[in-house]
Amino acid sequence: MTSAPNYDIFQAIADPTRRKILRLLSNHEEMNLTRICKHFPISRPAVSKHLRILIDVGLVKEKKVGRETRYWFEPEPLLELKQWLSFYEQFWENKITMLKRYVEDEEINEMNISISKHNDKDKEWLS
Amino acid sequence: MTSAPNYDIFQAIADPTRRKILRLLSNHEEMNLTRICKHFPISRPAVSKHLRILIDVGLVKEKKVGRETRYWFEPEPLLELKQWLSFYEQFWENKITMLKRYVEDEEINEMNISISKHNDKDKEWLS
DNA sequence: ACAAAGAGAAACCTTTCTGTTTCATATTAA
DNA sequence: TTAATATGAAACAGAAAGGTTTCTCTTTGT
Repeated sequence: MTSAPNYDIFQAIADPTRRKILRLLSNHEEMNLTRICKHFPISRPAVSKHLRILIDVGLVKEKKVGRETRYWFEPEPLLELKQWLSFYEQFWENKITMLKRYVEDEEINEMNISISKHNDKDKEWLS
Repeated sequence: MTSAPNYDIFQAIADPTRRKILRLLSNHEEMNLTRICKHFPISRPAVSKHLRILIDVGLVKEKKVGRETRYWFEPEPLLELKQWLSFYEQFWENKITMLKRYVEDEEINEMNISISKHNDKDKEWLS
């Protein structure tokens, strides 16, 4: 229900503790806070906050069951990461493609130089 | 030459500016700082620091050419990310597998409970 | 009815990020 | 040799991250 922070997937998986939580949850249908905490040397509220962030980006879902809260892993948001990564697959998969880009770049470089003199606002920003 | 910080891939790509730099470099054989800066609304030293972090994790390489420094993209470290992601592919690729894990989890849960009573130190920590 | 268990919220503290401005240094063009 | 260009380094500042302790609230077991 807290909405302010607004993390993204990249930030969410940047922390090793959160990655560990994901791995843990992905191997257990669902777990409550106390059980998750058994796997970490940090305090319960600390783990709770990490979970909150993971929930924020949709990687974890929660539901109340009596006095406890059950958490489970939701893989779907990782597709965004996969998609981001897929762009770079061309670079390992075939060096030919990479080489091709490099050759084309010669022309692109020239274009940028001439364009930027008159239009220095190709500062797309973001992504 | 600065070695202290020691970032990892996950942190390196967590920042949107750094992701943008990667995209930029991957489309240009090599670029110097000034040219890279044209694409961002932040100061040169700020961009320089981002580059330093990317270099730290091996995603960017640099070389001095006269008075300027040329930077280029190095895709190899992204394989670690790909590998990390590959673990989770089972969850989207076939829901049957996911369902299978969930069913097996019933037993796993029981095991954990009985084991944790006597051996509460399955706190692997990390990864 | 009450103590114990399971969690979330709040307040607070440190360290790390991200960015800035200013200064210094090495090349290069006139 | 001098001014301009390209960058790195240092010192600083504000905000965000990650953690802690304490308090409160709800649910459950006796």
